[in-house]
Amino acid sequence: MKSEINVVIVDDQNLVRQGIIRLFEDHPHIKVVHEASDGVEIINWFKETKNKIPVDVVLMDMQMPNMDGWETTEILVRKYKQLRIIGLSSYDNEAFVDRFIKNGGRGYLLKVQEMNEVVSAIEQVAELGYYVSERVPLTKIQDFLRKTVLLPAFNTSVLSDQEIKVVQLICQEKTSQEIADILFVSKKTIESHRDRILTKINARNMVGIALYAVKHNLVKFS
Amino acid sequence: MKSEINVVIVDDQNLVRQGIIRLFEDHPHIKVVHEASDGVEIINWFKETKNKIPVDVVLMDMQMPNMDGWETTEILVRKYKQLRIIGLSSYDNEAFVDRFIKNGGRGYLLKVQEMNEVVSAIEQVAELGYYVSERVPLTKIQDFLRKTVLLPAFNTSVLSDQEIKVVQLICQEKTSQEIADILFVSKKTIESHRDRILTKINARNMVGIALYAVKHNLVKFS
DNA sequence: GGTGATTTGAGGGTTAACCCCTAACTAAAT
DNA sequence: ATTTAGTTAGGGGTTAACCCTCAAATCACC
Repeated sequence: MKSEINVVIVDDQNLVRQGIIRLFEDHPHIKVVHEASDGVEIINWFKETKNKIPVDVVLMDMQMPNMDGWETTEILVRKYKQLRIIGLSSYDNEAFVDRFIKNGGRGYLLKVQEMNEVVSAIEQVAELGYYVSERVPLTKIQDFLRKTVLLPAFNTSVLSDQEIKVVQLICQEKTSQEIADILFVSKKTIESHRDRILTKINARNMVGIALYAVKHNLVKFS
Repeated sequence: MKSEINVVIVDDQNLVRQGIIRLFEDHPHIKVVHEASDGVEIINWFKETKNKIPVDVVLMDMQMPNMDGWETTEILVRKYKQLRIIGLSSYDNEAFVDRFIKNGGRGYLLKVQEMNEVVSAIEQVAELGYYVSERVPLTKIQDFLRKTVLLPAFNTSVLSDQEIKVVQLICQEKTSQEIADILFVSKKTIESHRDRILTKINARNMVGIALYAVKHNLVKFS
């Protein structure tokens, strides 16, 4: 007989959240102890309950308003290091998975997957501490899990931190001069960065950079 | 007592689809007669069954691989004019709603909504033929429903057709000269269009145009 | 039939983007 | 210990983007 697992679900979409909770009825050893509809809500709930209610696994949607799944995971894991969070998303974008694992996530599920896969993931994360889906680019994640155990910092994007900053400012329709002023460096430095970014992502101009930023979730959308 | 409504659900995300089906158990007058995971699948199902199975309402996800909800709706409505399709999406983007209604959709629901709202929508669409959610920009849709009955064609975006073409080519990292060559007009014309677009959408440069295009679904993503 | 939006196109100007090059310093990887 | 990647920065050049004005033809709307 399987031991009981206490699960918290975070998803802003009521339909999806309620549906998943209902589907858990077929798996009585998984107990949904709490549900929340965004990052801020779940962080506050953890603060309030302070380990009064045991939580084994958090099932967290990535795309949420106010505070998204990545940010929320980062904050929760920093505060509750033992917490095991499984990411849930519509997209199997590599950059999404990478960033989530980097932020402390233990597994990544897609909404196209079947309920029994979700249950396996939860069981595996509760038992072993991590879960790797077969639907998600494998080698990358396993590399990640290995390296995140061994190494503290690790770069996920082909772009460096500084380059990402430049990309984000470009997406705010800033000129090179303005970006230079914001980052306290020379305009020539920003131009170097821009040229380097264009080469790296194989783009022709700022439009290519902007669309790359969207594709790789480097900019937020309303 | 409520009369029975036959519903088909189209959503590529198994978790979401199964969850919603389960939630319908609380509403026994709604009978899920079929489920499909993408546009091609549901179109084939309709071809095969050819009115053998009665369908009152289709609940269709917008974001799907292979063939998305918009395209699928357009094709189904053209073939089965009496078909009442409710759109289901994560996004309350005006352009999304507009395009869906324009393609023949009868109502638009968000995944953040509660199950009882979904049920009301289905009931209303089955009875009256359309449903307008209070969570969705109202006036626009009602305008639309009114005008799509009266008028054949209708412009949805603030941008004109030609301007949208220019935007899409800009998003392919084309220069004004290249766009001019593609559209067989003068470079000066494209510059006029570009300047006009910048003013209309209140952007500073091409990056603003690119991000506007993404936000308003004028460009497709992998 | 006039009004407004669209499409087309031109003249002429400024500047930022784009495209080369080099180069020094740093930090991390092998 | 040497290579590789990143950050910094400059020199110098070309061109596309950006910004202004003007204007004619077309089209839909009232």
